[in-house]
Amino acid sequence: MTATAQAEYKAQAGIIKALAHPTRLFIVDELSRGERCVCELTDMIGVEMPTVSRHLSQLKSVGILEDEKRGSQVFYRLRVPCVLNFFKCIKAVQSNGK
Amino acid sequence: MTATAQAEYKAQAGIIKALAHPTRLFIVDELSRGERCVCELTDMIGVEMPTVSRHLSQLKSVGILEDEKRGSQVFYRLRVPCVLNFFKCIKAVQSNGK
DNA sequence: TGCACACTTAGCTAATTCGCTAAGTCTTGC
DNA sequence: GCAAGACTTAGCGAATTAGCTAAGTGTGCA
Repeated sequence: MTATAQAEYKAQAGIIKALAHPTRLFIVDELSRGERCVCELTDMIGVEMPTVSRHLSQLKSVGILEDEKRGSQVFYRLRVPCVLNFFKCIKAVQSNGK
Repeated sequence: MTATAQAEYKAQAGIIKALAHPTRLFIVDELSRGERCVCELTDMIGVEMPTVSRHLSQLKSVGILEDEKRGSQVFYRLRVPCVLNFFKCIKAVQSNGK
């Protein structure tokens, strides 16, 4: 494996790592049904707002989400919907493979 | 989020987490071109065989890979090819989103 | 039988991650 | 302007992860 290939896999892994957490998967799933503000997501998930905010910023920093501030609230939405395809493949892994 | 939904997201995250590492992504990519034994993969990747073996067993334990012992060698192959679609979506995230 | 090879398991340390609380920024309404 | 609300940033301890080396298991060949 060359150094550049290594760097490429590392960048790709960074994006996947952003998805590799139950709360962040929930967020992506929920945002597939439309934008949500941080407070709405915080209500749905059982953790403190700072924790939710950091999960959101992780997903945003790799380019999966985008945010928009309106008034005192910040709304997040999916920037790259194809990540939703992951759920289908995960189901295939969980069943018998395909 | 209900307790069962939470458990479901956790199980899904476990599968994604197995992919969230540069070496394991390389392995999946390489196995898309056919089965390989542990020693072949070890030669390609720049780490010790025990480390490669553990990466492989992680991917196997979540159901992404399967292995077959032939003689003194162990060959691994992709059990769920749809994980290869992840690479396409990652590229979309890296470019401008889609 | 015994040795070499292919691989896995175990045990260790260093580094990363996740949750929390506390504190800071910014907007809105009084 | 000030207080309250929405959010982010920072700093902490607990838990997980990734690499290594050493040791264990199993196969094949002399």
